[in-house]
Amino acid sequence: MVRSRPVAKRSPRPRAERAKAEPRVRLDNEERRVQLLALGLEHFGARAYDDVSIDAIATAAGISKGLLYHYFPTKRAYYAATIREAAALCVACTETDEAMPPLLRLHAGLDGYLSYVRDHAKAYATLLRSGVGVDPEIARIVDETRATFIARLTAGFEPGMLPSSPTTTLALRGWIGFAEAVSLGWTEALAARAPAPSQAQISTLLANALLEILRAASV
Amino acid sequence: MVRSRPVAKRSPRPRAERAKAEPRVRLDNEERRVQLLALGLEHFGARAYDDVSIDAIATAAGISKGLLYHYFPTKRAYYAATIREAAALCVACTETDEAMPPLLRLHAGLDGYLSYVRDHAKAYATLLRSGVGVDPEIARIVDETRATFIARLTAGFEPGMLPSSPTTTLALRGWIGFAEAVSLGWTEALAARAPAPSQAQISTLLANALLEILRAASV
DNA sequence: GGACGTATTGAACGTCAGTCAACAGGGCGC
DNA sequence: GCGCCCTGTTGACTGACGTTCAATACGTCC
Repeated sequence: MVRSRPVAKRSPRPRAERAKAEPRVRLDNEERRVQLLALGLEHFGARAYDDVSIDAIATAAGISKGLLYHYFPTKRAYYAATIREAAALCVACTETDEAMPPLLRLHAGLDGYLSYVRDHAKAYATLLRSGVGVDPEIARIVDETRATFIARLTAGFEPGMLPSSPTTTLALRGWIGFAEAVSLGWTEALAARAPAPSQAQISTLLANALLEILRAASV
Repeated sequence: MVRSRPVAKRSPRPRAERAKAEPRVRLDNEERRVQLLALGLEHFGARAYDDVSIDAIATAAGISKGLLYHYFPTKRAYYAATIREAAALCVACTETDEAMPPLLRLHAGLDGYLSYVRDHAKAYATLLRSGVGVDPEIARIVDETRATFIARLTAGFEPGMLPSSPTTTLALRGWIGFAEAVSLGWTEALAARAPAPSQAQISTLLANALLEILRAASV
């Protein structure tokens, strides 16, 4: 949202005395950015968007509010950047060798995915649950991430093996939703120390479901 | 978020002249509530949560901001109420006769669901995309709605037919995600006038996928 | 060691969610 | 018809928060 655009002219004013101030820490541009993104993931994962104040982030980072705005133009952009970070890591974790045979590649990708989900459960939940709805930009990031996965899936199949009908497209999209819901439920079960299937079982379930869903979509 | 709790003591001040004011419209409590919920669904569906101001809602409703706070304690509660409204309608649309045989009942429920999705595409998208993450309360509403659907599904099966293992639980949850993703994609395709399967095709796809997924989860 | 570039600051500002005491219309008793 | 109460309704006020920008200080190169 474009909120205010105050054009007030401020007259220069004398600096306040920097009495018992802590030494100003000067970080490299990239270091600071990485620090802020990590902090963002932590905070936005724990609380809702509105409950995270820029002041809180700045205080946690040991910097002033103004500096945060030097790195990110708005709070939303900052939020979007943290989500983009989590999504990029997720995509990177599931990268597989293009030369592998399709089915092996699928299993390898799923294993990478589940490992990411297991090791970054908080970030994953944030990515899926806390993002969308705050901003169309966020929805776009999530959608693009899903599209990346779909593109990888379809790339693995030979032309002709996978009829590209509207139903198949929807079925693929649905399977992404299936995988996300299962993964989210899995991490929740793990976190709650409830009885949960092993990673290999989940991986098999997802792979089998994909094949069955595509078969169901073809008839 | 509990924000401010100002306890400022205000001295009574004279009322401003009510000059060219429009006649004050006095509505019944329930009427007003219904009006506000409908307005909320409309606004929150079109813009992000933060982009919808209480002032805008009040103006659209032709009332003062204060009155809105007479009906809903906070903006979030108001938002939650609109989401709850959409979810309740969705649950009601998919109600089926408990006496029907399971498979028929599944198809009837799916048809009701898809009809709801088709006729309330905007509200449905809002329910799924725009809600979660703003508040844990919202996430709870969505989760409870999903739990309701799962309970209905499992109620249809005879004991023994459906092994209640952790894997099966996850698979059911996954299928809900599958159905939501497919439905969302379907409405988007319809809205874009892109080639989209018929409602019957989607219904069949969802039903077949459920059976296959449960089979995949049992092995 | 001085000049310069850039990371950093903090006070001011506008907007908005939320509060509260006063107000008004209608129904009821008399 | 008159006053009284109940309840829907108002709008000015407040603190908090996102955002801006001129000023400032740290590090580095000559």
